[in-house]
Amino acid sequence: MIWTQRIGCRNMQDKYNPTQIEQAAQAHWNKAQSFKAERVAGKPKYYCLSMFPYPSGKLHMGHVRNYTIGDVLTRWHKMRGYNVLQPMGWDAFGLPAENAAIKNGVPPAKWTWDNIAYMKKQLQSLGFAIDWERELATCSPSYYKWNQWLFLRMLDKGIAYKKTQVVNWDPVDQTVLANEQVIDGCGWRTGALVEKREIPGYYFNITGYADELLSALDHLPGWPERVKTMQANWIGKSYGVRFAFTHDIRDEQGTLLDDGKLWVFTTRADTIMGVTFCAVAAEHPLATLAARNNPALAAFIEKCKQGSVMEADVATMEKEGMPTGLSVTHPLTGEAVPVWVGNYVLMSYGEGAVMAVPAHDERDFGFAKKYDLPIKQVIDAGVSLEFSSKLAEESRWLGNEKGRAEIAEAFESIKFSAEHWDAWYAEKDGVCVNSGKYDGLNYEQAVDAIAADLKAKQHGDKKVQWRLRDWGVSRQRYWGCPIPIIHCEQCGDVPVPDDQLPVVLPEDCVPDGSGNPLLKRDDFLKCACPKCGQPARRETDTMDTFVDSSWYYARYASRRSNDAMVDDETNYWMPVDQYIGGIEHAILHLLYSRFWSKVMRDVGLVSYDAPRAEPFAHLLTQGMVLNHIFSRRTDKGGIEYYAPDSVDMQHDAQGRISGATLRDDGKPVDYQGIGTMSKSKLNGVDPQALIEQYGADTARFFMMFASPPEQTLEWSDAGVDGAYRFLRRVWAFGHLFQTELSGLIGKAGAARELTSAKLPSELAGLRREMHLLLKQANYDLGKQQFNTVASSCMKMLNALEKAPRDSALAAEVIEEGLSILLRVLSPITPHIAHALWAELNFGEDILQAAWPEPLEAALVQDELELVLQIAGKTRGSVRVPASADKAAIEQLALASETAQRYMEGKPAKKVVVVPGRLVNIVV
RNA sequence: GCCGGGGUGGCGGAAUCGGUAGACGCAGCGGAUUCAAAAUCCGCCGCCAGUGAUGGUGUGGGGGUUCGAGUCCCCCCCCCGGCACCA
Repeated sequence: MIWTQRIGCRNMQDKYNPTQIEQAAQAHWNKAQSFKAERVAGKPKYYCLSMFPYPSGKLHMGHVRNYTIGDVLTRWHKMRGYNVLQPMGWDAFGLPAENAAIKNGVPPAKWTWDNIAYMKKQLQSLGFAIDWERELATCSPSYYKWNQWLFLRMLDKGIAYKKTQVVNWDPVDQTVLANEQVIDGCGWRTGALVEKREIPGYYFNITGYADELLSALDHLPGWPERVKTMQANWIGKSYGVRFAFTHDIRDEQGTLLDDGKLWVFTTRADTIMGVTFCAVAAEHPLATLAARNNPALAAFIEKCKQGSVMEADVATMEKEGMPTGLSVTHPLTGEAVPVWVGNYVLMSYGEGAVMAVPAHDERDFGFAKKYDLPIKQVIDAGVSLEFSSKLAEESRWLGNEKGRAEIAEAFESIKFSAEHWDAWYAEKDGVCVNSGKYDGLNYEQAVDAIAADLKAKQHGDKKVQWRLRDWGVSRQRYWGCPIPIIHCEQCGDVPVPDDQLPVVLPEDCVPDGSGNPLLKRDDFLKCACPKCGQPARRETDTMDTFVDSSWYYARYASRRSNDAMVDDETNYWMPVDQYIGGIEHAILHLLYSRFWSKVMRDVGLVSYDAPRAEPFAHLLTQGMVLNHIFSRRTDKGGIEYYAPDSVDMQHDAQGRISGATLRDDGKPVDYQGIGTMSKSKLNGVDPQALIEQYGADTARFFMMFASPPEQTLEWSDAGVDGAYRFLRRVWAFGHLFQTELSGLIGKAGAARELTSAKLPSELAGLRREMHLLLKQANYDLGKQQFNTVASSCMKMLNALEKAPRDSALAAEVIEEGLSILLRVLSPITPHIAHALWAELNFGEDILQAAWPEPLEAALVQDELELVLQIAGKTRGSVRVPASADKAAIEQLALASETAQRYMEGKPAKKVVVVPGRLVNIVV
């Protein structure tokens, strides 16, 4: 029996008072330890994780949305019998704390801990079903100790290593950036132009895991396709051949450059016989050499280096180049091949040089046309896919002259031409021509043969090329996890022994913007070498904060492990069943976490999801929260923004926004449309004000109702009012039920069983509607489409409010319906559901109630209403007995008044009957 | 340029297998209640024509498949997100 019976009734307030009921519900959950997660046998586990926040000061709407989604899933699973874990913590290291310190003179530690305390209160006031006993902050030594510990294991295994490399230096933040932190040549955080610097630092060999990180994507059906695509593109695996053109190019001292080899990488080795020139990047040594005595070339190279790196520009950029005057020797033909500098060749990918085959590469083609270089066709894709499809398209014209002419024309249009470029020239399904001994070979055969020949001459071989680079983790910052290394003049770089971990970061430093304050802290800096005992110096670089967030999910899962990074409980909870966060982490954080999880596996720490050790089974990327943007041009030509609640909007007759004025001065402001809530545009809405005015349930309901989780969400004050209005009506209906209806129901505690058979049709209809809505809500929950779950709840209330209230039977049907509504509502608005469930005596705690499932008996009906279409147009409906078969339905439909009217005496050509749906009479 | 995701009323958004397009909400309009207002309740609400019954039309545009298309196929336009000039 899933239908909870009420036992008696208490007196309840007639007004919805969110503050009061929310505090009471939260107090109840605290006292009952409702969300404490323990290992439980015999129940499936459900680990629901939302990306932890950076403690920036206060919660923003994006957090509220993110955590409400997670909470709905958590509570829904809990009520369905899962053993759930929903933890929360703080991504607490990072630059904003240092910036705040520079500004206010407060130590980053104090600033961070104060923010955590405040934001924790905010989170608690939203009523999330979080197991707070598992809370962690990445800036606490008990957490980052294990960053250091695993770093040392990685050092042991060669996964972490030190090297000096040209790095991306952010001149504003005074720190090194990873390749992926450089966006369009600028720092991802500061937007400052990134410089190149040579600095020693520690790297993680993520490229050693590239293959696994790529192939395991195929085993993540619970991830959005686009995130997997983004990761695959980022890893960027390509198969090809790396080979060298030989040369005898020497510098002024007569030294042979690069051992006389110009290396290139190509995925189209089958076109090697079509090479008519080589192109090198502006930064390539050959280019540098050639430019020494060639001012024009030097100028061109300089121009290339400064050229735009914006993708949009780059993709449409004119291919430009300049000859170096140098030439190299083709390894197979022995021909001299001129070397050009090309602005479309990137030093950072492959060898920084390419073989150019203008006939079969669009960029090379454009380049060759522009500079009048030879174009040599070496692939014949004559009967290609392109051709077959054109032939198929045109084949119906075969047999007449026009048709033949069209086919001839089609054929002509796909013939290789040195005059214009066609995309299919680059197809791989042709065969080699004009290629000597390789003539007639297809792509694979040609690549194999050519690679073998190059290998025999020791001029090259097949190679897999990756775009992914190793992960540089050293940061010249204070507020981060210290890298556990000691520099000794005698012994070099010595790892800190395990028993001296953690290397604790002093918490009383106040950065002043002049570099890392640790450099001035002798108590931190000075130490004894663990090997020889002589005075030594501690490493002052700290780790990239992406390290902190790469394994917090595993730490939550092993709450009690003080003497290990994680314990066996991690294998119970992991992998995370549902991970929820912003799309902005699609590449970096998620890739690093996947890498880290595999490293933890290889160190023997974890064994979940063997053999792949993927940390996140399902991923939901929630959309951003948007709001209107208003601005004015200032006298100086800048832009000043105004908060949406400080302007009045005007609407035209159609209801569209036609203008807006600032309330302060009544003068117009520019409406900039809708965009992400941001501090700079002043269009953020403070969750705190919202909670104080309407309560957490209203905030949560609006967030869920306004749009599906993956889509953007447009803020709407009126929408919030609507959510509040709905909850007031829910409360009012609960009150009405208690005062007017509960008394009608038979004596307290008596077992009541509703069967559709004995219900009058109106009540049977209501009951059926409630169960149908429940069925819909359950289906939508499964799709994680919470906006329609919320509307189902609204429809349920609408139905209940319209129901007759004049009999014990009616009261019982309403009672059942209300019990369904409260339970479906409870994951979204847990406080009001909790309060009404207890007030109306459905039970002590709605969290303990079983999730409702629709009853088949309530869904059956005697008569169905089918849509009636005549000649494909909907003309009305026809009522038929539920038991009627197709033939009977057809008879009833044809005999119906509507059909008679619209058929106008014409005979039915055909009758389509879709049982349970419609009848279409074709005339 | 390439790869994703989209385009449905005044707005946010529904429509599960191809089966009554516009659920639910917001805004708007009309009414009830009220001394009045707020709150609440009732009704209307895609567009065009019509007093109305009703008819026509309608899911970015154009074709197609089908008894029937927002949904499937082809072509085109526009918007959003991502990116790799990746050899």
